[in-house]
Amino acid sequence: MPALTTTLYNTMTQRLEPVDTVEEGVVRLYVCGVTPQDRVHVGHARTFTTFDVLVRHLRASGHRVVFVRNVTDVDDKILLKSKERGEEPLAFSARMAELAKNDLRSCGCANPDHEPTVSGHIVEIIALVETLVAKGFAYVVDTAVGRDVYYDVKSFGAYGKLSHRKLDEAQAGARVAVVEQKRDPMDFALWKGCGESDWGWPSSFGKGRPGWHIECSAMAQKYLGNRLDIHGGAIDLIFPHHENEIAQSEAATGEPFSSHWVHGGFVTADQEKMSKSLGNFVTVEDVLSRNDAEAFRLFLLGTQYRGPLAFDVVKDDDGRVRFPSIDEAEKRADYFYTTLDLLEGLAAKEGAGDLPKHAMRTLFESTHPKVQEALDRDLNTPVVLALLGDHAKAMNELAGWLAKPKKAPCPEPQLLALAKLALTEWSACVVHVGLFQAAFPEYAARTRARRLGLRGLDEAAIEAKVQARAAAKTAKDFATADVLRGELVAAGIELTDSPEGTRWRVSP
RNA sequence: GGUGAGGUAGCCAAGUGGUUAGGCAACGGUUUGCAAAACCGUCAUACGAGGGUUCGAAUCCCUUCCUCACCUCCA
Repeated sequence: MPALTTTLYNTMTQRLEPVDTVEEGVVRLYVCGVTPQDRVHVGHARTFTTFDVLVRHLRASGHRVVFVRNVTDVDDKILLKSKERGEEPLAFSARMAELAKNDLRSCGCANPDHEPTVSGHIVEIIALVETLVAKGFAYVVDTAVGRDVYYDVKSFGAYGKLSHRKLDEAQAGARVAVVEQKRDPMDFALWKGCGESDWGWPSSFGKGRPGWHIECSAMAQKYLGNRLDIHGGAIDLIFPHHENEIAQSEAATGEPFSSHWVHGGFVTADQEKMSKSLGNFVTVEDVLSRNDAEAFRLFLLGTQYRGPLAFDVVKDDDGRVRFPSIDEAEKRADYFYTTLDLLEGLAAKEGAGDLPKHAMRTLFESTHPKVQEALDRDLNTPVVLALLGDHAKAMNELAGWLAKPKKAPCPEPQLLALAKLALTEWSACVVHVGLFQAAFPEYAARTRARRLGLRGLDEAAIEAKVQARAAAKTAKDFATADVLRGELVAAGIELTDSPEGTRWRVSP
């Protein structure tokens, strides 16, 4: 088992700290997942992609990771929305959860090891609430419809340690819902009683539903034990959600809940946080209808996970929506894929020799350690992209040498050895970040189809025009060839002539 | 009011006190029938402002201006 060298910013201590594990050789990670009430948006995608990179990086570095990402399928908003649609709440949330899973998979995020739901863990939740009441950290309150259980924040001395706020200060400007029977305005519901005909589950407190927060404490404990190594989510969860989880879990077990707290920054649109409540969100479905998943991931990883990420939306004159920054990333994805395809084709040739002593070899050999180092330093993905860029640049130079061996600094067998090295090292790097999961032919086919569709172009018609231009070119009728090329370029088709013939692709 | 995160060249974005981050755009060059792609170069002695510490500060300290977020549901 290799040494764990990853450091991450810890919200609790407000410092960069090495990841440490309770049990040698296993990283236990819990990430707060979605409340399936609507489609997954770019903000969600960013957060879950961040943790997907963390998991992939740890695993690629030789560590075992147990990754839990929950689904909060019991929630007041779900009840409300399902009512509007005349659907059973759990049927509605199950349907939305399935869409969310698919959206995240489409973003290249690997499935977690466990994806527990609230509805599947009511028993554990009730038991935890009962423990908290028994230990004196929670109290029961009678209401008009049933019995609520509240967490008594004053009973937990460390309350506020994650968000670094003191109870009295937080209260000063707080806009918390006033419930008469609460002992403290900051007390929060563990269990919310409901009427017999309402959506809920029986418990020793009567029929009701779990409050927000308690489900994560219960499910984390069930799948990962009392002590987690890393708990993650976006920064808006620091307070109250994660603060409350700590209060519940630590009060119940008497053990520290999680060693590391990792929080991702927001995606903003027009300088504002993208969120459901503001209604300024763009769904993953929207993004992937316009751009490729690889481009989207490249865009997301272009900024370190803790900083804000601006998401631009532009409306063309014809009313078509575009995402300029993702279009830019898609051009970059094209570059990487084209480079890889080119070198793979050239490297397939037999006759590789020994590796030469050349600066390019040093570069190819240094990329992977540097990628490892960059990710170890708080998941510095922008640096990883820069490293991949340097690697790709060298691959292109090498491809040039293979195409014209006379201009190369070393003989062909050595060039072939370099090419194989470059490709092996590349593969070793990209598994850390989950980029370029699709093979080139798949990427090329799906981006071509999508771009043709978006531009309203017909593939056969373009192919015919490309052939017509090639024929004119062969006949040295460059005037005709250039007119045809002009028309194609105007339509968004890029042509690449080579000794092997002409290739074309649609611009992103 | 309390608590955080930021302000880096036209735009995006790294930066671990001390030799080039990187990308996009633009403009040159190599290459090409001409292009495109690719590669090389220029833009780039940039770090919100003002002080201070230091041989040396984007980085550490102080003051100040601006932006965003959390303190209500949020990834």
